[in-house]
Amino acid sequence: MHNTDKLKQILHKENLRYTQQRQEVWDEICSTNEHRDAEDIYNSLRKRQTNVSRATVYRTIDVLVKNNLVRRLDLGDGRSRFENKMGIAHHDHIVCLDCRKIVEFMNEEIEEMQEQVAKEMGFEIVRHVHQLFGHCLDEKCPNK
Amino acid sequence: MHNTDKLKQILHKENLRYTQQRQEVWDEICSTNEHRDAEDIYNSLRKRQTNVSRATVYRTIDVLVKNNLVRRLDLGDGRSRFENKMGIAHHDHIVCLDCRKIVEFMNEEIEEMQEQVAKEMGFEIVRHVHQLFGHCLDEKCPNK
DNA sequence: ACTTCTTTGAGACTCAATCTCAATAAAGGG
DNA sequence: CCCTTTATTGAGATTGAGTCTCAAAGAAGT
Repeated sequence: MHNTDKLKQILHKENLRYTQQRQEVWDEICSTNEHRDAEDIYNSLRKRQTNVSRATVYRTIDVLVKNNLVRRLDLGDGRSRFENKMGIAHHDHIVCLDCRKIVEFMNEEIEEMQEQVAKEMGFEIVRHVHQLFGHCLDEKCPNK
Repeated sequence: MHNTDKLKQILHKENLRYTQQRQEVWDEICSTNEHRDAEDIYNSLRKRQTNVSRATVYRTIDVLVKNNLVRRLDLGDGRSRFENKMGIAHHDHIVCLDCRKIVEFMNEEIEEMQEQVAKEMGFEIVRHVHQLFGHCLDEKCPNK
């Protein structure tokens, strides 16, 4: 499904109106696979002469997150990062403490163990956060 | 090692002075195994006539966290929680989205898989965050 | 085109956490 | 014990991400 159609679909479902600003925010988020915060997205929009207010950027992201088009990432530094989630397989993240590089990983066994643990503890998991923080062994990374 | 001695030890190591306020904050954190935020700790101190300022509570917690006496927990709701870590084995957390109950878990296999994943991706892990969010099956919990 | 109801933008506001700086208190020496 | 040096404390100001307000603008149906 095309980006625009998907957006229209969820806005309709939520009884919200299709607007130019919402489309712009969604386009901007779809334009890369980086993990950007709201301010980054706001600035990228301004840079290409597309003036959408900060408030609208935040409000639109909330709708997109709620409807699973976008994933909110909390790396513990006080700002939420966002990534396009359309057609993207589930994954978790490893973050380099030196160069702030973010790498994605996915391990089926861990996912299963996790379910197993929850079951043992009497929980039904809705979502999880699994992040590894450390030092990457990349040559170009500082502290090498 | 007694709480007071341990505190004196790390303060000495960090070239910081041993003060009544720092002792009070550390005592307060040691007094329960709950997962409290800075404001809770501040209020508990006031309730027992121990006036330590908010700034000092935050500053002291930072020292304790840095020296592994206390663990900072970020559950994604904008406030850090803290738990006494002295002599406490490593564990991660499951949070009930209904009653906000926090339960601890530890699974050696997941810990190992995690290391394995990091190795494959070319990282040396320093720390990790692993949190499960869902619904507990407790009778007393709302939404049952 | 008209009406209704939602959305937008600018800036005020919130809230956890940090910073500022004058007053206070450790720690070590004499 | 007092003195000096240097760190710490507290009150309140500040920061910064995110949310809220409300008048003006815009979508969608008729």
